[in-house]
Amino acid sequence: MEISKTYSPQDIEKKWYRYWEDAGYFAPKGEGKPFTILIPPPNVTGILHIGHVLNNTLQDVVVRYHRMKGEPTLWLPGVDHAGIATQNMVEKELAKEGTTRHEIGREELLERIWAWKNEKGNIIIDQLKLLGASCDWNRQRFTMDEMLSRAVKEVFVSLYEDGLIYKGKYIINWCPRCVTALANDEVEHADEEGKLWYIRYPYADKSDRYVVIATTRPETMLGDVAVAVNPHDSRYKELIGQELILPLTGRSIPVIADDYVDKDFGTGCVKVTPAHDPNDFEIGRRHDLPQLLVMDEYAIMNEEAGAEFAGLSRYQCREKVLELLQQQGLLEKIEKHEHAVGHCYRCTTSIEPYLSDQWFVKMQPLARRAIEVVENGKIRFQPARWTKVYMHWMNNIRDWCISRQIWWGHRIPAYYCENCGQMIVAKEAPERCDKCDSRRLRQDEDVLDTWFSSWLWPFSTMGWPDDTPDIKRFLPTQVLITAPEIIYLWVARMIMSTLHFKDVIPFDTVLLHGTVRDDLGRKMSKSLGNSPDPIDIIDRVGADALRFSMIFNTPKGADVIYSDAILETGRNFTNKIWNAYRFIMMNIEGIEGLPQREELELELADRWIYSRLAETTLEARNHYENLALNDATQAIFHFIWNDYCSWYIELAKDRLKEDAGSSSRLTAKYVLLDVMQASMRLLHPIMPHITEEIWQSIKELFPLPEEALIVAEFPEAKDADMQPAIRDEMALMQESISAIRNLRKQVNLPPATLVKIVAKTADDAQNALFEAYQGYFNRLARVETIESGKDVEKPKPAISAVVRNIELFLPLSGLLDIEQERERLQKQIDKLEKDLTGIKKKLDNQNFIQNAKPEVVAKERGKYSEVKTKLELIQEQLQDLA
RNA sequence: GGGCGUUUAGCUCAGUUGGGAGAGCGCUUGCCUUACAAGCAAGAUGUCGGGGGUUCAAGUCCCUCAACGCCCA
Repeated sequence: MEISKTYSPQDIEKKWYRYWEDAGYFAPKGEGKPFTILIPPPNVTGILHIGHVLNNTLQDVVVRYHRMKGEPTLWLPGVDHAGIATQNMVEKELAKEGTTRHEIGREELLERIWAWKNEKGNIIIDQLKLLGASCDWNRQRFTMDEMLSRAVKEVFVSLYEDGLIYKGKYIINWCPRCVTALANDEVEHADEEGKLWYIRYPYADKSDRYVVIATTRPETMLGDVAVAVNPHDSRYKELIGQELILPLTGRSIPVIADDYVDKDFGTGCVKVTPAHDPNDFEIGRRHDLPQLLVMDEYAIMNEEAGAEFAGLSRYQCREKVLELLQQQGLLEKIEKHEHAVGHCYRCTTSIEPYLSDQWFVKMQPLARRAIEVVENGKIRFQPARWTKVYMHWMNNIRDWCISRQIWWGHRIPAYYCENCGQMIVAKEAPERCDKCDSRRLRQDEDVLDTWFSSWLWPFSTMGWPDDTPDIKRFLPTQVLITAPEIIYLWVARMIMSTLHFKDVIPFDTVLLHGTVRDDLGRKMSKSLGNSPDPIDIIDRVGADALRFSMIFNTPKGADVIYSDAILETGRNFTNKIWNAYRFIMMNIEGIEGLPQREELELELADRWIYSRLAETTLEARNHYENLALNDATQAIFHFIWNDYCSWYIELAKDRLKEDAGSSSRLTAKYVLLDVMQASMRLLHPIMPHITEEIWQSIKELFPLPEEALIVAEFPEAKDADMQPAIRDEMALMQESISAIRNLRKQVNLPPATLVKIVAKTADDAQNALFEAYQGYFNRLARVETIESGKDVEKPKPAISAVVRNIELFLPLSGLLDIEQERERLQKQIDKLEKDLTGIKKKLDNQNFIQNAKPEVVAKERGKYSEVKTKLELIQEQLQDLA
């Protein structure tokens, strides 16, 4: 068989993905308690970015692990219609064609978006497949599917009937470019260098007196309905109740007192503009002030602003207002002022607080149980610190503005009678007004916030409101894996909705992972242009290498610093595995008269590698269970690379050369194959493709009961395989071999030169071990003969080393640089003496002897004699040099 | 303004009940040893951010200061 020297993942990854998908392995199989993960649905507009890679790799690893444990496993996939984002995208296309959504109208825009969705909406799904994601694609959902739309309407009507949805006037965050309301969470705040203008408002009594107010937004003064001061501000006591003249408008406005006013801000006098500032809105409510709207939805000044301002943008208006105030001598001074300004999370336009009719969900009644289930541990966050973040938000929850003034989304199921104004909320469009019987009904123009469909994800995807078999079987799900940014937007709301409508928790564990950042610590984002294209990476190194590298570098919940450099670890590892496999295939055509494992004649290396395999299996299992995926990765990586490749394979080489049919040869072949196939099981969740390829190939030589690795059993560690005594014997061999290699290096012996070694051992067991496994020294340290014994004569001249209580000598026939050797030994002596002093100090301390745990004291004593022995032996060697 | 997180080898980061400082990459030296140079072998490298405290014992617990980052208002 011809196997290439370097691993090329492209064909292999595609081949096995197709195989799994065609064979239906992604669907839940079997009986028992299922394991379910809900995908955080990516935007239908999306293309895969590095953050998706992290999120979906973590999910796939967990899903594959549980599938291998034999649980009926479901990873339920889907995409989100992403209201504003998607509409924006299509609107951009319209702009290129020189038209707008208002010109083509609602119907046509929706047709365009659906066409766009059908054409490009599956891109991200296809990309997830390239990553190896083992979702059950037959269950793929879309938030605007018939099934999910039905759930949305059902929920809206139900909440409305329960009084949990209401319509109200409210000051909301408004994006004048997207022409829509934004939820608080959709507004991004950034500190900006602005100005504070001090403006004089004259008294209405025609005296020359005036008060000075400070504002960051002079254009909104046109909507002022009052000036407010703090009631405890002694400077303005007599001002309260007075009337002022609002400059540029001539309107008369009152001075009121309100605790909200900060005495130290500006002059302590503030203008009150209820229709254009959220705090002023609250003040206005408390004082029953009118709400004077002076801008339209595009942030263009309207007639109420006055004829000379109408039609100006908010920025043009500001210029004009300032200019006129200046002319009239009413602008007292200007100061620099840094303040936070809100921006639209989509288009970064400055948001405008805006008064309008909106729909709201009352959140407090829903939050109560969602708090309980986290308090009593039914739902756990990992890492646990996110619990506090969740609780803080839930305990201060505000009503949720769910209406959006766009067209793409679930339209609000509210209808208005054109005749009598009656409002009807219903799942199906009513034919007649239930009050006046008119047929002239008009549906609410607004659509629902995108999150209003995704907060129903745990049950809407399973067919709710019908009581489907899937709901019975898979709800509640187990683990939700997502980013902490959407704890409020999504996670908390799913907990509330699922408790409210299904009376169960949606999942029991929430794993929050970090953000992917670049090497400067900046979040990877399209706008910064610092995000690599994952598909390009997959083309270069393969999905397995990418997955491995991400997880290897991602401790639970921590941010990942990504740079292309981390990919090397994964790529090199795939290549390492590939070559180990290649070596096996080059040497093993098959196993003649395949023995049972019990019949094998296992030698030290065999027993040792099985023992290490068992330890690694146990570790991997624990780490997978605890979602400590990077720990699992590290353990398996270390086992395959260091234990299996560097030691076991190297030691097996000589045995493979032995006569065909010899017991040692047969055993080595068996163990090579067996440990390899078991390693592939451990690694499969992380690197699914290469492991399947190798495992399937081994299956042709070696009996394996399952038909595919993806559904093969995840190994369990057997206690009997973990043999500390064997480990210790092998460790002594390894330490000795390394010491000899080190000696060789000291005198720069070429690799081809064979050496004779003399070992002065301390007991017979050591002699027996060295005797029995001379071959190990020969293969791994190029040792021709090793003469060992308790009373061997120390050769001279020689360089030497100490392993535990054994002295190793490499005799030198030629010249020995005595000075250099003396220096080397002295360095070791210095180090050991320092160690010994430290240990002695501890043991001489009565407090330590009395207070420390007995096993710690015993350990310290053992260490003392060990170090002391070694020290004495090296000192002896130093003397012998002279 | 409030909350959270981070600070360990040149870089990116592990380090779970306090008890001999680790990985990957990088670096030095020697090797094309027929599985792998994307490799092998041998090495060097840390006042565990500063200060204080608890303890026989602190990277690990407590207090404090500093720098950086994130979230919320």
